Amino acid sequence: MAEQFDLLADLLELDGEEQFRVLAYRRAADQIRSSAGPVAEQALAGEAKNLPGIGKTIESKIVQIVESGEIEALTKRKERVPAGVAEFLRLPALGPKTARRIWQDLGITTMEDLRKAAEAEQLRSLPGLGAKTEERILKALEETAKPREKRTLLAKALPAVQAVVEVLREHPASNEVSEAGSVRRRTETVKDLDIIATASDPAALTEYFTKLTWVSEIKAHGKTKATVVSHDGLIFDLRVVPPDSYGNLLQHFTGSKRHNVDLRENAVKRGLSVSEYGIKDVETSEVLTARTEEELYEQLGYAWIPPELREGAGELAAARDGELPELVELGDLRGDLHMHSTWSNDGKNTLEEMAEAAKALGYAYVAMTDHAHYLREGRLEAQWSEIAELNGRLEPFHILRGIEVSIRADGSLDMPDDVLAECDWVVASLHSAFDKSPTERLMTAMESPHVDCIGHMTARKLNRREGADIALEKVFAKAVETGTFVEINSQPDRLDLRDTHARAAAEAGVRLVVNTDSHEVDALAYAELGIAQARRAWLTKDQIVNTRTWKQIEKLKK
DNA sequence: GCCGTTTTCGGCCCGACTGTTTTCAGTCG
Repeated sequence: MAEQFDLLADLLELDGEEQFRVLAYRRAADQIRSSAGPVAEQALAGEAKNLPGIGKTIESKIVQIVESGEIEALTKRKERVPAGVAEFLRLPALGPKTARRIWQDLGITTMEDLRKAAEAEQLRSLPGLGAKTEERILKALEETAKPREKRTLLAKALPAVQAVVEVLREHPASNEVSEAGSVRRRTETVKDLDIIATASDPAALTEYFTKLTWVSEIKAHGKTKATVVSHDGLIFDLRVVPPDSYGNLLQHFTGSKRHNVDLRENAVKRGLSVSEYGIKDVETSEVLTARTEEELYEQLGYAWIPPELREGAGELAAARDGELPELVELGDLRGDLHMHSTWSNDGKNTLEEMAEAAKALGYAYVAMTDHAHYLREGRLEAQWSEIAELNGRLEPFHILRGIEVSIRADGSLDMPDDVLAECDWVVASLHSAFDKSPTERLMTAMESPHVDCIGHMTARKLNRREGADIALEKVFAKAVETGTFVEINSQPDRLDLRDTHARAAAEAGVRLVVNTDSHEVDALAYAELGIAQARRAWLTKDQIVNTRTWKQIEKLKK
């Protein structure tokens, strides 16, 4: 559905339609993409128009998709605008206005003809286009021919940014240095890595940044701004700013775009113009700057908003009304309820090593949840003896007798009930046949009195595979009905449930668990990512099960 | 096409950069 609305927006734009209609369709596409709810069903029930950015017209177009497969206006518009022209928009630096003229004035409708025209220097016959534009288009065509670059996982980006921030802080010319952008908002993947700073000598700091040993390419280098690429392909942006408006700039460069647009639209209604330099009173032209973000938000009548919430999903209204949630923090976790040891073939550290590491992190308990299929023929009992022995030694730290069972294609679990009944903690997960009625299988698993928690629900792998097609609202309702917990899996390429899904789960009344699913000691630190995901889902300490003592959890279990 | 602490009509974020324009449009973030 989102793709249809995006395509419709592209075609309308190329056809010269009014830009705000185009924008409205793009906004609807974003809304549909990030929605955790069954948008099609909501549209059929006349309820989709309650979603922000979706009104009567777009709702009826969603119904058209459900009933006939395609938006009628899209079918019609495709007859007017050649498909190839819409592809032009994917080329960087080639926007709708230029693409339209290339199509209408030169009759070019395919990428191949575009390349030929650029090579034959025909594009410069259009007013406003010159040699540089042709050159740029040829370069863009080459770039798009290459395989699509993948987005960088937060787990890779976050330590990289933090390391650079540290290095810049140590430079004598720098004052304040901060991560910004999507990394600061802790989005699951990022495109580039943003850093902002104040400095006594901006040019010196920028220069230093471009000369760091790991820099393999300098993409841009000015007095206050530079973009470099690291040896491992990460793109870093540094922006050096005056200290008086540090708060304005940090806020601006943290984004998200949606958050900033919403913030500024609301300000405009009150006669204020917000930019990265300050808040300008439109009538008096007075400019108010802010040294901190707290000041800035206060000047606009909001409580400070944690970066993880800045996605234009209701945070401004909540901040205005004093209703922001008190977000869960890493330090709130008392234990980790999903991890593996060498008892699983894919585990890299022994049970003892995992337990010691978790204890060193300050946890009071862990559930050792090795895969059921490695624990047959007496191996589970053998593991339990080892756990008992370790528990005697590590007291008061406690290792729980856990297990991770797979939900088979028929919904059954790969360990008999009488064994599961002996476990302290059972995680049930989809590991295969993701396209075989995943919704029903999850719901069947939840019906089991022994299943405490569903692991990595959609089984997605970032940059590798989409999650299973699951009717989340049904599964969440079943989780509430049966008292089954649902995991936020902290593995860098899982982060499953994702932010919007976790938020919907909590709103439905589901209790969530933040687990690492560690297969080695170092992976226990991924809890930071899971907590970030939980924060992006607006979750409080109370909504996360493993912020409690094990004794309290035992009372909460089904 | 959406939406409402001025509004059911008339607005819709803001600035930097680039190339081509002799004063600004297009694109991007």
